[in-house]
Amino acid sequence: MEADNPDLSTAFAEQIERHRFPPGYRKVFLAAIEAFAERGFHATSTRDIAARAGMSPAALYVHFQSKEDVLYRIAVSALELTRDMVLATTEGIDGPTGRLRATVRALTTWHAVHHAAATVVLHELAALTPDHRAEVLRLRRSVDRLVSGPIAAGVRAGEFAVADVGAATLAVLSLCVDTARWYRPGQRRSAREIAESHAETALRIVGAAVR
Amino acid sequence: MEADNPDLSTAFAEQIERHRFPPGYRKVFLAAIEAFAERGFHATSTRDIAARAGMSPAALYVHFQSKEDVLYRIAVSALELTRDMVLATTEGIDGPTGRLRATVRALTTWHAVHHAAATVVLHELAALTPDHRAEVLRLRRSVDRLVSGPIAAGVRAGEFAVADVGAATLAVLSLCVDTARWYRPGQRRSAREIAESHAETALRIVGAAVR
DNA sequence: GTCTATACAGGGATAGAC
DNA sequence: GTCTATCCCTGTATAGAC
Repeated sequence: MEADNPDLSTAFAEQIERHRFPPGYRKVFLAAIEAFAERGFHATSTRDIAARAGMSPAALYVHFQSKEDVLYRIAVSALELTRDMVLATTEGIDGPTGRLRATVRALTTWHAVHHAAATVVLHELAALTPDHRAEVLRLRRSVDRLVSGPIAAGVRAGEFAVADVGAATLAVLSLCVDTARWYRPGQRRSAREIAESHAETALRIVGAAVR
Repeated sequence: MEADNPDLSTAFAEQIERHRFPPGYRKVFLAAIEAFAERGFHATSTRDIAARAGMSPAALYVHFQSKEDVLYRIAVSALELTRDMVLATTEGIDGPTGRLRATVRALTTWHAVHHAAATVVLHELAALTPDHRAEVLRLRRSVDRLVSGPIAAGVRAGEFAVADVGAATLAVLSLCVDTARWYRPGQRRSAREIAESHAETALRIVGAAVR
């Protein structure tokens, strides 16, 4: 979870602290995120998670009901943090152009820095129980609305030239979330540079008048 | 694998026929793609694949060395078909704008119609042996070049306004491939409509002068 | 070339001591 | 609350008949 943006790279850990997880809990969380992202939920054994967290397999079951429960709690925490982080970052910014730019910047940075957690949220949810999956997908839609909101506002204000708000939202979201698929630390561009580039690209996608 | 574009929906099956796979082979292929995409490689058992293909688990091993071999051959076939399909579709089209439009249209349609196969190629490659993975990633880069080529040509010709060709390529590719994550048949827009929309969005991303 | 039956390994979850 | 030991199921792959 190391990264080139200290503020965001530590945010997930802070969120975990804030929820006052018991000792030993946090390292299980981080170990499982790494393992699920690298190898997938089903390829990851409870022994893998326990070993990475420096404990015995049985100790996991003191804090978690099952392996699925680990995935579920990771997904909920990650999405709640994503939502809260975007809300905090865009607070006080007026105007659709500024809000969209800030939102895309924040979402892209998050998906780069926390690409492991993002991969889990984007591609490992099939392993959840139906109830848990429905809840997590509701959370994911609340993140989607953070993008569709500014786009719709920009269309209403005449700042954006968009024929289909839903289509534009999906396009901008694809840009942000696919970052988690290809970004790795140490590549040509830093997470910050990519976020800046994505923000300008998003404004092109929505046909922003003012640049 | 049913879809709203008959030409592309049957293309993968035709490719398989063209390679003259033995009888029984093709249905294993299609069964495994569905299962890997729905549940992931590791969550899919050889019993699952065999059942979906209407045969015994042991019969799989007549045609495939291992479960990893099934994944490997699926990935190679799918990527070769993607590449050949784009090349065939854009053949004879002159000018970067027209070529990029046709390429994005073809790639988007493919990732919508064959979203199961695309998901496997995009997110299940970690289960491959290192040699197989390297070979498949080479194939994937050859598909990437089908996008970067027209963008670079458009910049040289003065048709596109792009500061960083690599960044623009990644953005356009994100648009195309992420379709496989969210598109499902029967949604509001057809694969054809999404492809058309993505083609125009791609031209916005590269700042195409002529529209 | 397909079947049934099975060898063998690995993993989820629990028991019970400390 | 953590450990070691273990139950028991599932899954890959193979053996051998037809």
